[in-house]
Amino acid sequence: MYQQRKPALDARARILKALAHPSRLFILEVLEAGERCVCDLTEMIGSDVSTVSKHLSVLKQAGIVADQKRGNQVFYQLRVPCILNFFGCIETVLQSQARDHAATLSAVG
Amino acid sequence: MYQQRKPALDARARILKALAHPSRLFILEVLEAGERCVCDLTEMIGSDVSTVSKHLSVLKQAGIVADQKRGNQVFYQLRVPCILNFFGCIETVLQSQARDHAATLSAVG
DNA sequence: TGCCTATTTGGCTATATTGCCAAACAGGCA
DNA sequence: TGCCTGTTTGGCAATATAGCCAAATAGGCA
Repeated sequence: MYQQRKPALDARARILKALAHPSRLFILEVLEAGERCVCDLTEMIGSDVSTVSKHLSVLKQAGIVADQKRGNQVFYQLRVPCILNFFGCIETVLQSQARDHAATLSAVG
Repeated sequence: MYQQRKPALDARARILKALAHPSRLFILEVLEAGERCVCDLTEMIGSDVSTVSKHLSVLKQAGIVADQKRGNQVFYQLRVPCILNFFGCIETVLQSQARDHAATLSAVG
């Protein structure tokens, strides 16, 4: 049962893992508005360039962004914009958590 | 820029991390059809019960599933079914990867 | 109470991820 | 060529994750 589904689920999990980091989510939000060079993203995020470069390579490996070298800069762009639709549902989860939290507080208080 | 968005992005990343494991994705697929006890899920997955229990607790912590004790069994159910809509887009990513891979092979061959 | 089943928790090891620094690499330009 | 800027890669330490076993906990029932 599980073994049969495992290859497909592994593939999905790999994509989700690539998404599951705040800096990488931020990169996606920025790229939604258009391509950016590594230097721009680095400045916006405020980590070391090498760190940002590694985050970008994770997203690229996962097939979520594509890179293009122009001059001595590398520009990244979203390959799969639908990724961002995703987050409607995630917000649902977060809101229901917030409700629960509020309920817990009022039950305790 | 990033610092301002960080709390929201952390929250999203937390949810995505909870999803990013093949056994946990499998659990969600099974629960889509209705609630299940830990013992059922354990048998389907084929790992140690303690491992499955820990996966369930990750999903519960993230607010994605809810548990309910009845007798000496614990039943888990999906709290946020929209999570599953998610995967349409992920499949898009995977398909575009498959296309790239095929293109690479034919370019090489 | 005592035993059985179902589940969770603690502890451990192996592995993966993150982020920094330093070094390597690549393109542009004098 | 030599230098500067932008980017990636290697290496390391800190932290997190995964999975197993063993032990603790909880409910049902004799």
